[in-house]
Amino acid sequence: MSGIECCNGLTMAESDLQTRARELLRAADGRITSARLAVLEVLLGSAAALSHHEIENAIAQRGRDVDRVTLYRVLDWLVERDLAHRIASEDRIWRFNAVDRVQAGDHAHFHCTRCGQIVCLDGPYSSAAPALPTGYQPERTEITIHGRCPGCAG
Amino acid sequence: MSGIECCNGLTMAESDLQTRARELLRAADGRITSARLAVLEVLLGSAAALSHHEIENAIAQRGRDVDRVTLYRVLDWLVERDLAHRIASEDRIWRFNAVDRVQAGDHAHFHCTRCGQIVCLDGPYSSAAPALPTGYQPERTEITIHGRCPGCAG
DNA sequence: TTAAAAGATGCAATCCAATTGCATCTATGG
DNA sequence: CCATAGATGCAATTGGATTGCATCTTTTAA
Ligand SMILES: [Mn+2]
Ligand SMILES: [Mn+2]
Ligand SMILES: [Zn+2]
Ligand SMILES: [Zn+2]
Repeated sequence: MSGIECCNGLTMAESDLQTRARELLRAADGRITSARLAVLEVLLGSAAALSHHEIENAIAQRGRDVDRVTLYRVLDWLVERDLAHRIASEDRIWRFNAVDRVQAGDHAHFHCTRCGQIVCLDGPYSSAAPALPTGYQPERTEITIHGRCPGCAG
Repeated sequence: MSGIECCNGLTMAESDLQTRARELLRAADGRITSARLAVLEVLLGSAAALSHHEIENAIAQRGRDVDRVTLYRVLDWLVERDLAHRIASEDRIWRFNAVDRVQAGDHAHFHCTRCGQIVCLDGPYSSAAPALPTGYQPERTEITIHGRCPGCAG
């Protein structure tokens, strides 16, 4: 099976990724360019959040080419349009994934302390945080679980 | 009152900060240098976690001078020796505070979305995170509450 | 079908936090 | 006071990310 695992457990062939990417870009208002298509296809095809370099490599593997700066700008644009999701981590590298693959809105993340991989966790979460000092106004709680991913455990 | 608010609500004069910094350095095994004293004093005097630049400025204000690279190395050393605590955030800038001021071990953080300030939250916390996919082994949960600090609210 | 206009891209230069190499200096034990 | 392990200062460098600007492409409307 050469398909790529999707959020609903089904698989999505590469041609379907292309179709889906184009659909999503058409729905967003903005131009449908080859750079945006290439980047969004890569993101749609990955369960883990991808770094700039990982996306660049994935695009190259598919025989396409996107300038580094264009890639940064495409990613910014996708995030602005809520087509992608940007995650910060301790290694100071931004990682991105397609919003189409993850739960809408806030969600928790898992970070592998060995390989650095980050995945979004679907499902509800809550936290029992210590009481805030007087005057602090909470807006949003971020939860990251650090540990070992399946490939790095054992 | 010219003292600096400390974790227990009391105030600590600058001379006391110097004394405390020297005590802590003596307890750790390593040389007691003016750079380490200057940095640790600044960290002990701040409730908020401080960036490299903020520490540099605070040291300069006290009429002292520490080379940028030395400051990085002192901070690394303090973290290694568990005298300081390093926090990553979305702006890709490390922030530090004195371990002496915060709860030992894991604790939650508050991040102000307006001024960027980060403070450590004392007290127990727990999270109800979504179930992890098969094979993922959790080790530690990180919680950051984003919102407005007292100065930025209202 | 074509011509503008708005928008996207490529390239070079730049920014900025952080790191590294290396010569020099200094805190500490003897 | 000396010897030396260890710390520091300075210059150069790294690496992710950003900016300026000329050029190219997508889209819209004539
Ligand atoms: Mn996510
Ligand atoms: Mn903390
Ligand atoms: Zn891993
Ligand atoms: Zn604030």
